[in-house]
Amino acid sequence: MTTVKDVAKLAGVSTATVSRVVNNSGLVNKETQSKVKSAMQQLNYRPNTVARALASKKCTTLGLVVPDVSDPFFGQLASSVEQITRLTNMQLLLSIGGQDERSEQQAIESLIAQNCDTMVVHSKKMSDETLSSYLNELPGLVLINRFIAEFQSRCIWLNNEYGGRLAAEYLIHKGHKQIAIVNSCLEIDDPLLRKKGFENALPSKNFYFEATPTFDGGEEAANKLIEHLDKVTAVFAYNDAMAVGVISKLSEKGIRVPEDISIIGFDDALFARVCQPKLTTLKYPIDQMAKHAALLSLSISGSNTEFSNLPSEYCYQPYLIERNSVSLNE
Amino acid sequence: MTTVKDVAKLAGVSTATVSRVVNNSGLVNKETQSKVKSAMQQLNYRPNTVARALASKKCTTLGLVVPDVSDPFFGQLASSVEQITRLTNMQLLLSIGGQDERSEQQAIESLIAQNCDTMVVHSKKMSDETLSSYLNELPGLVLINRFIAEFQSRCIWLNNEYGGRLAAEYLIHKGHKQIAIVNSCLEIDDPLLRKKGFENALPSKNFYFEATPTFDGGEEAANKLIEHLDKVTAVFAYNDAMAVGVISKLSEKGIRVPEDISIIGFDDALFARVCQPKLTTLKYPIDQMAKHAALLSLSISGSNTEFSNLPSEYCYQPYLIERNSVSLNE
DNA sequence: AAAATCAGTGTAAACGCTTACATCAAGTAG
DNA sequence: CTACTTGATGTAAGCGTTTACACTGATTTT
Repeated sequence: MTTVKDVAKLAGVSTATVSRVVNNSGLVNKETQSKVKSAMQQLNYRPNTVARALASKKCTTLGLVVPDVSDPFFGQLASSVEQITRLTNMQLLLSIGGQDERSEQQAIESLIAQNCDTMVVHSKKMSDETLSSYLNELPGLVLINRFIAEFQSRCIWLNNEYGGRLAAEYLIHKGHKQIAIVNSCLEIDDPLLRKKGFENALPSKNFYFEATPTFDGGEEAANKLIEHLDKVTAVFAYNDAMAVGVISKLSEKGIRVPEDISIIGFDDALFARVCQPKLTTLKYPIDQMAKHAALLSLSISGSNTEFSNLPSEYCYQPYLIERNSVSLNE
Repeated sequence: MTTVKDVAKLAGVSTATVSRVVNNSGLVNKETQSKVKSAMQQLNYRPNTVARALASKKCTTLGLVVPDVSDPFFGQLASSVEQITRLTNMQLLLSIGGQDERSEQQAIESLIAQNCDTMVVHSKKMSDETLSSYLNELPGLVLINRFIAEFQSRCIWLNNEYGGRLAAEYLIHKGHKQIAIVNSCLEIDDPLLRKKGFENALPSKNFYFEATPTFDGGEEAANKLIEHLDKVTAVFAYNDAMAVGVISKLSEKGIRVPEDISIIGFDDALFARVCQPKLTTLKYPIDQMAKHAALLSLSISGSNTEFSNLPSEYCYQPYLIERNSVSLNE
């Protein structure tokens, strides 16, 4: 490994000068500069980011905590954050938070140990209290898909309630009145808020099912739903994975979407375009949100000066993507 | 930020002793030990991994290069690698290699700059030469989904040709003789090898279409396929995404799978279970492969001693997953 | 009783870099 | 001609750790 010293020796200057040309900070004569540069080339010198971070007390990594990268939703989120880190010459440190409070904490702790002072975290299991204490300790920590009033300016979140309302309004507009909600059974706010938004717009008694927010969960819910098919013309699914599960199970039983029953999803994930029929769904603009979160974190922790015109709105609105899974009900 | 010095002062010992208890290396009296530990607790001390790495010249990060984490295939790969890093108390550094040689190189370079001496890389665009020079420079670099004979013991790859053969044999077994291959148009070995394996087992003239290995590519290929439908009873798709694209387009046109035409995929990705009908496909055991690659890299670079019983086989075999997209052709 | 061993601890030099400060020559102002 | 700038560079002290080595006092060996 070649170090500043090697370069300095070859170029016949001090390490300080080498450092100056590497960072192009301070004044350095053109000639010296090119001497140093050619020395760097000859030796194939690569500044050691770790040492650099230690000495300058500036961190060059951005930490990301998500529950599971194998889930395409978080894959998309990670990918968006990575685009920002690449743009700003930072490195992405990925920590998986998993499904319980303890692992989420460990994920954050390991980022702290890495000296990471800018991070975006997606946490659903940690209590507001623990999370708040981290927010207090780490000024560069930004929350995504979560809202804590006290730290409003460091949260990027989705208006879930509005999403529920949009779904209801759309189904009403399409002439549906008897609707089943297929919701997530996870103990987080999102399903509750979506349900609330939905029911505010359509207060009649709806059928209600809960299951895990996955394809299998959708199939499971569909099994229960089947018994009430005569009383239901449409279903509002918690997310696209569940929606596709429902469709799949129904079509196994010979029930066609949207001819026999309509369905609307949430997320606009990969699934949505890939299934038959293509899914009408609510867009969760996670890519924009993730980029915003990353830039916000960078700008708070002072690592980014270039991209300072951030969106002023921290609460994102889902919007309708109309495809073929909802039909008109006369 | 509290440092060893703070802890040392509070505990009334030297920094060396603190370091010894943190790493529990060397001998230290039980009493001193507990004094130090309680000091650490009081101060909420967290060893700085960066400084640690610098001083000890041991690296605690594992670098991963993949083209795109938003693709669930690579999401799965990343997730598997992360499981290993968590098990071994390392951190995952994620670099996106994108779709061209230059970005792939930059991804590796940025990992080197991070002082990362153990890494697994998925590269399809870099030439054997550049890749070899990196392999020479970085003993801890392990290749996944690529084979370079000279560095055989640092490659984890899939037997694509065998996969092609399996597909052919299965379709033959199901009575199919007139088959279309819907292949990837990317200039990498994988599609060529799968085709070769397929054609070796089924040498009759097959229809052949190429497109991007995505859902859209599958739809595109299906459009061409439709004209030859009378001469084809089954299709072998390069991957599940394409397979689903084909199914989707065909079903739009009222052609049913597997009643009117059979289809077999590759990967056993998320899609495979989610589409209608569920896809018969060839399993790409990427999760095992990824874990193997990560452990291999760790054990080469000496960062892992615990998990040393690695599989001896570096070439993985795809295998058949039978679902409902292939019917018997009489 | 002197020598050797050993557990337990401290001292200080690294690791590869940044940066405040000092230095110095040359140019400019008075 | 002195005094002050200013551009260009070097010196050396850190950043938070680890670790080779040295030291001490106690216990064991001869």
